[in-house]
This record gives sequence, C-alpha cells and structure tokens, in this order.
Amino acid sequence: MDKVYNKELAPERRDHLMAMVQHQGSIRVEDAVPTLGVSPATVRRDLEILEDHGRLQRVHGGAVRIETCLAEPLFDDKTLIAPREKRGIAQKALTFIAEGDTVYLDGGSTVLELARKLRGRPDLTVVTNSLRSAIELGGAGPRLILVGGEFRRRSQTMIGSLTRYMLETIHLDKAFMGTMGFSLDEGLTTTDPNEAFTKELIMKRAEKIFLLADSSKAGKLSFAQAGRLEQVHHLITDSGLPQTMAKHVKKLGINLSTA
Amino acid sequence: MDKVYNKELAPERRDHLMAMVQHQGSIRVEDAVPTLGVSPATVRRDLEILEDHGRLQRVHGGAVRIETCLAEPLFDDKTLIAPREKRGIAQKALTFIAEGDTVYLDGGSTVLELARKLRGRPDLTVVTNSLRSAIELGGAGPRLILVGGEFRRRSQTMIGSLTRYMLETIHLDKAFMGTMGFSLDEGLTTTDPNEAFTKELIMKRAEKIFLLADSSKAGKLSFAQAGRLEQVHHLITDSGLPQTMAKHVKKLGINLSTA
DNA sequence: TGACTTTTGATCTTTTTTGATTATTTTTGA
DNA sequence: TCAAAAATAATCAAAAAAGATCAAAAGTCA
Repeated sequence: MDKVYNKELAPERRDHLMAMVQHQGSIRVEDAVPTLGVSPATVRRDLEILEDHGRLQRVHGGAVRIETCLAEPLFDDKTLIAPREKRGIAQKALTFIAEGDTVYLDGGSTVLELARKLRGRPDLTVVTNSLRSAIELGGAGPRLILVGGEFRRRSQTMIGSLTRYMLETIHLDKAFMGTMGFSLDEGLTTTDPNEAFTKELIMKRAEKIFLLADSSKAGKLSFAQAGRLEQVHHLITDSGLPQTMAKHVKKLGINLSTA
Repeated sequence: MDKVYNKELAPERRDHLMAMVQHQGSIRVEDAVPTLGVSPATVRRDLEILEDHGRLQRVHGGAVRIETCLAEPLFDDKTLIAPREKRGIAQKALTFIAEGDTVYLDGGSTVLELARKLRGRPDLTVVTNSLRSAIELGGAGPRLILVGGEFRRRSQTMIGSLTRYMLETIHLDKAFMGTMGFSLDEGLTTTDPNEAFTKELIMKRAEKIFLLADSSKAGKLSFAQAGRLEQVHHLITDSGLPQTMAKHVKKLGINLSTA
C-alpha cells in the first residue's frame, strides 16, 4: 500500500534492510520482500552489496548481524575454517614425533590441533610461542617451555626481538610451523614482520622443519616473508593440494604427506 | 522452552542450541527436536557443526557443554581460599597503578585477581611470568609481554634460568609479587628454588616492589627463600595482620596498606 | 526526444538445506 | 558375552533458496 506512494531509492532500501537486521539480529529474504515491496532477487542483490561492504553476514535464507559472528575472539574464527582438514593434518604430524623428542609448536590453528594431541605425552619437551598451545598443555603432558616476548593478540603468540635470546639457547629436534600462506616464489608468508622474524629464527634452530598447512594456504601471500620453502623438510597438508604444486614441492626435495 | 513461530535461520537455530547447552550444561537430541521444530537429522547436523567449531562436545544422545580446560584444577583450589580478601587486596593494589605504567605481575592467585582488573587498561604494559594472568589479559587490555622459560604446572608460571635474559633487558615501574609465605627473618619464601630465583631477579629490576599477601601468609615458611622483606616497598594485605607484625613491617620502612 | 546505461523482475538452472529411509554403530541389560 | 534397543551415520529425494541470464522498466544525459 504505502510502497506505491513512497518508493525507496536503492540506498534507502539498503539502510532499511540494515535497520531491520540491526534490530532483529537477522532477516529472512521472504520477510523482507513484502516489507520492502521489491522482488526476492533485488533483496538478495541488496544483501550481497551489504555483505561486500562488511555490514552484515549473508546466510542461506537471509542474513544475520555481523556482530554476533565477530563476538568470538579473533583467533577462534580461524579454527572454524576447515577444522576437519586441520585435525587430519595434526593427526598425520603426530606420527612424526618420536619418544622423548624436543619439539617446537608455532602459532596457528592447525598447530594448535597438534598441541591438543600431545596432552598425553609426558615424554616430550614442547617449546612454544603460542599462548593457546600453552593453555592446552598447561594442565598436563609434556615438559613445557614458553618462549617469552611481546604478545600479539591477533595470533595469540609471543613474537619479536625479546624471543631471540631464548630461541638461541635451545636446541630443537622438530619444529611444527603454521603459516598464513606459502608459495614457491615467496615461501612462507605471514601478516606481521615480527612474527616472520621469530619464525625465521626457529627455522634456523630446528633440525627438521615440518610445515602444517591445509591446501587453502597454497599459493596464498601475506605481508611478511618468513622463510623460504626450501628450508622446510616436510610439508603436511590435505588432499586438496593442486597436482602442480605437489610436483614442485617434491622437486625442491620436500617430503610431502597428505592427511 | 520457547516455542518458535517464525522459522529461524540456521545460524540462529545453532545459537539457540548453544544457549540451551550453556544454560543446562547439556542437551538431548530428542529434547531439542520439538523446541527447534526441526528433524533429529538437522539437530545432529547442527551439533556436528558446533562441535567442529569447538563450541560444544557431542556425546551419544546429544551434546554437553565444553569444559574450558584452562588447566584449572591444580591452581583454582587456591583462588577458592579467602577470595574476598584476595579481591580486596587486588582492588587496593589497583590504586597504586598510574597511567602508562609498566608493571610486573607475579604468579599466585592474589596477583591473578589484580590481572583481572587490568583488562580495561590499554594504557599499561604488563610483564608477567604467569600463564593464568596472560590468559586473563590475552583477549584485550594492556600491552602484554610474557616472560619465557620453563613452565611449572604447580604454580602455572614460567621460571628458571631461561627467564633470566628476558628479565635483565627490561625495566619495570612496579612489580606486584605473590608469595607462599613471608616472615621477618626469612623474608619471602616459596616452594621451588627456581621460582625463588625468578622472584629475586624481578625484585632487582623493578623500581617499586608491592607484595600482595593475605594475612594467612604472615609468618608462614616455605622451602626456598626468594628475597628479604626489606626489598619490598609496599605490603598490601587484609585486616587480619597481627599488630606486632604490622609494627615490625613498618619499622623496616615498608609501607603498609590494608584492604 | 532518443540513445544510452542502470536497475529490476521473471524465468530457468544450480546449489543448499532438510527430512525420510535405510544401514551401521553404540549402549544397555540380561 | 551377546542380543535387543537406542542413537547415529549414510544416502537420497524433495523443497527451498540462491545464482545466472535476459528482457523490460526506469533513469540519465546530450
């Protein structure tokens, strides 16, 4: 009825949608259609635009307020991405850890899955810069040594020059590294230069470097370079790694395991 | 519970499930079916997704709330002892922290209470060897620097010689120390020599030393000595401190605050 | 006005979600 | 320990929703 007389301009209509989402926490396409007096296709297009602007989160059937999704800590978002793959990779990594090893656990959600699997291993010594891994192992399990340093909330790890001395005085059998992305040209990349610095240090201190990265990380680039791919001795990934990438990795002399 | 009139979007339905699990501690599939108005298959699928996200733990018949296994058992016993006194002491300590200070937080449940009160203070720099304090401040708040080193489960702190370099390179405005016991003759005492070593180091590095200790610690002795009482600038305790002890403390030139 | 672009809605195809059905596994109680 | 019961997993088809495409409508500008 009123739709005939005050037809909204597209931006007004989108604000109207936003208001509804903010107010109710969510909106269904089928509910918005009669309210806005436009077709479902238009509503979907509007929602798509609003999502592109990061103003809401589309879901099947409509959209939800973004705040409810971000309510969880930053870090936890990442554990939501491909948790199956991550667990599989961690399980595979576990097979490379021998009795009495001294291992390093890097930050990242995949490595965190590995940490969880080490709770029953009092024979190991675990060195880590990851607060999350420390929490997992704080109750029981391996001898635990924390790398000190400045704490970075985004990655929940200790990084920077203060970690240096600690890392230079220890010897590591195996280091299990995470990464934001890896590629043949750029090697390992991550978002923060200090984090990259710490990673590079570790890769000099450990006898064997294992890179734990699900296939979505392949070819991805982040801001700071944290070591070349050739430094890695073993890449553990999931079945989604492209054939060509797998070939090149093997050519570099890197062992490849698929979870 | 509440009957649903409008169909929920999938994420809302999952939040609804989560709320039920959080509230009751557990949920049965057969109970969730009528409440959510969907089939058992859908409930199971939702529970599977929530489990993958690490938000609950599936069990035969339904799901249970995830136990936030932040390694509480060992440590939390102590936070249960005289929690009111500890909170009061922490509150008092808070008044000595100025804008922009660099403060050290030692291990111990009283100091942990102080850490909790610093979550809203992004102006501060906090240095700590306590995993529990780090967990409290890991989400938001001050700039956080962790002392690295060997992790001791009993106290949930990093201790030992590996902490040395880190501690020797930083400057601290104020250090807030916990202790197992303190006396005029033996000073601060604690259960582990390595822990004592770390405490002594800190007390050399900080300009002002605050000892946070409820009155039950007065006159108590533990195994390893961790510094003399004269090194402490300020003792914050509760009203139960014996008069004679208070007098002697003041005679040593130590400021005394009572929560 | 008329050529042009942008927005919109209708139609069709593809994808996602869901619930029913049928195995398979786990639990329970003898 | 075994077998019945309960719950879950796997499979599949229907339904709902979303995406793609294209023509019509609306708006723009010389």
